[in-house]
Amino acid sequence: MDKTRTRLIDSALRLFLSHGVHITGVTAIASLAGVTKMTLYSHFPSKDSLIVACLDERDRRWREEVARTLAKQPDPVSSMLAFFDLYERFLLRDSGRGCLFVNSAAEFPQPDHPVRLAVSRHKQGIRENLSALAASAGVRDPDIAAEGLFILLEGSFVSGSMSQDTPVFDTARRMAQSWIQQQESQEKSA
Amino acid sequence: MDKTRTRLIDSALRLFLSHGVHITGVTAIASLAGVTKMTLYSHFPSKDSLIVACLDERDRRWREEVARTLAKQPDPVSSMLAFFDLYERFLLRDSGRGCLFVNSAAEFPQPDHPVRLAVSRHKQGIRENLSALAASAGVRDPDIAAEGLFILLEGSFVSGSMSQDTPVFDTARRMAQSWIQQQESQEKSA
DNA sequence: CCTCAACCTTACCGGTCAGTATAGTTTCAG
DNA sequence: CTGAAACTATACTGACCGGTAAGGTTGAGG
Repeated sequence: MDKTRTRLIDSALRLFLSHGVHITGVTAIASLAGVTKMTLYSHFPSKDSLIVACLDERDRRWREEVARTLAKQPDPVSSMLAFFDLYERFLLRDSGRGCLFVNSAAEFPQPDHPVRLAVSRHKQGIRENLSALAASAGVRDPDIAAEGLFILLEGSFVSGSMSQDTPVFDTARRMAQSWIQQQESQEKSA
Repeated sequence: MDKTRTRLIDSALRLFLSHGVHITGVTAIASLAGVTKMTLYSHFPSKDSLIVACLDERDRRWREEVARTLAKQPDPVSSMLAFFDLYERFLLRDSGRGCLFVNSAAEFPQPDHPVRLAVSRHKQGIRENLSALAASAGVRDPDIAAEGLFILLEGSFVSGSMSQDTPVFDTARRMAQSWIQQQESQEKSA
């Protein structure tokens, strides 16, 4: 139900990812969705609100995929490492166009802009997810552990979207492993 | 000499950083530089070439600052860690607007676009710099060591531009330290 | 003093943008 | 059968875009 709205969001997502947000016109989005601009504006009050809807939708799907993948992991440490497979898969799926959230943040510098808030929601969600996993793993400071993993994830994503030839995610995964080990041993020594 | 050209680049850099590349019009750039659009087009054949000139100039200044900072370091390991101070300083200087090169890459998806090539030159330069330092430090695989540091640098930059409140660079620095140690010990065991 | 180049002002070009107005058409449930 | 909702098509607004045309002003060096 509300298939047109979904088609509009899907079309917008594809264009935003492959060309950028500002450069993509509403007419192109509507046309790719097989509707007219008027229909688009009957579903969304403005282009900005469509952008936010796209980001929120992508965040929703991301969370679903995360939940699906983490359900298969035997323990918190495997779950944390599984994030690197998720990121790698996401990067490949969009043929190395980078993170839509980071790209959108680059195009909307004002920190209080609705688009930026949607980006923050997404990234904050990931951090909380990682932090909860680190807590279950029993590390001393889950927030710090999560921050380290987050840095590795963002770094490999950006780095991987810039030069596809090197095995960035393998390196990041190895660093994550030793980082988690280090955080766990700190917990033991306390 | 050629002061107008420099003023144009400086103005463009400021606007590109604070608002984005596509959203910034050539008229605004010329006006901020105190000249007219005609003068701008007498110095640069197109907006794209001005963008590339901005990126190259920023890369030049960055390399200068790197050289200045590295000259003060006693050994390769300190030099590698000094990159995190450099990145942190660069991020703060532009009030958390992120990396101009990453932002520009987000706005120019085509991999063979001159802007993208300028971005690649910059990032490649950093990687080579790190790799050379890792080699002087005597690690087994300097490229892998450099890649790890690069991931940490990019990750903390992106992460830091998104949420200013957490001490991202401190965490990244600690991770870098143990990563370097690990790479050094691998060299010994070989 | 004259020249020449860098700069200026003003106006324009064709194109695209987000968003709106108006009105006709399809669809489907009550 | 009716009527509302969702969609269509087309045309428009006002603004801005990158880039150009034509001609006037300034100032320093030979």
